[in-house]
Amino acid sequence: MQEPSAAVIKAWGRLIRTQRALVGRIEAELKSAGFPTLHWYDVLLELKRGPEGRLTPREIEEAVLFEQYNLSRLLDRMEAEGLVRRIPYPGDKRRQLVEITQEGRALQWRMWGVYSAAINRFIAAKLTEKEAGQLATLLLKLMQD
Amino acid sequence: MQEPSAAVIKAWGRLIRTQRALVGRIEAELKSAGFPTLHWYDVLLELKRGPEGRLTPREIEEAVLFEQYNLSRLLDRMEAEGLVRRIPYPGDKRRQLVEITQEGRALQWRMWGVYSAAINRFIAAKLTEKEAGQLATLLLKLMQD
DNA sequence: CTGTTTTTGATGCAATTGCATTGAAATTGA
DNA sequence: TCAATTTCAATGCAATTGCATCAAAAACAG
Repeated sequence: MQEPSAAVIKAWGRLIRTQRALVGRIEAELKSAGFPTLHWYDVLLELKRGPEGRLTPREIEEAVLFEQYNLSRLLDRMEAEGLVRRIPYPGDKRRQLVEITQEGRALQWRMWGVYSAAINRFIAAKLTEKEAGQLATLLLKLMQD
Repeated sequence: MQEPSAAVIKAWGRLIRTQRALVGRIEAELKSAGFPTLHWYDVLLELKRGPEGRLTPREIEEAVLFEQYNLSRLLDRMEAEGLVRRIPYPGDKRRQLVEITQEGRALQWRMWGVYSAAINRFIAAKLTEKEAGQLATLLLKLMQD
């Protein structure tokens, strides 16, 4: 079995470290503005994008790549805060639809104010448009399959 | 305040998702081989690279970007498993040196067998050498400051 | 059909992480 | 010098995550 090349190892190491550093910085901003974590934001955003603000837990899971049991409990907490609502899935009693509430939409919007500023500061300021495009392309290749 | 560009938002989203997907896949391999998580590996590797296999907790923290209190307890667990050993730091009683043991080195080595295969499969197979280099360069820019 | 398998979501319990704070030792600065 | 500040690591307690499993409903196979 062949060792991965130095270039690959370096890229992987940087991917891990960069993500940790950036998530740390961004979440610090959100937290100091009194907001919940990016996980909450991710769910709210996916729901907002979904048809009528609704998705099944499985769909959310696939979009945000959380574990099923973690999402289940995250939704419990979000529902308790009035950000989402679970409603029956027509024609399949196993499933459910999670629907974002007005409060949920409002929170997503307020968080975006802080989040987008952080993205500007920590990401946009470090890359040209072209570089951002290249980065997205390279990362897409890594995701494949 | 200006919204981040679509290219930047896309790159950031992919960075998060790609990292989650890859860490998930790689940790699944480690786990199914009976090994601990990448956090353990990261600490072992940093220590192994350090002078005489020793670093202070602060140095580890800076290298791997863990929270101080998490590292403190991770070291507890690793010490309990005989993978590292805490020894006094000469000339400063606040600090300590964490030293990797033979067992720790052996575990790092065995994990590398599985880890490197996973890196090959999930990363090296998806990028050319040139692309890996580009990715590393772009990520470095994001880390700056 | 009807028994088996798969899919979906929840949950008990253990392990880990996050938050806030502490205590001890070193460093700083008047 | 010595009081105030900073650095370093640990820890009590709450929140979250991971693991294993479950129950219910749907899909499948003979």
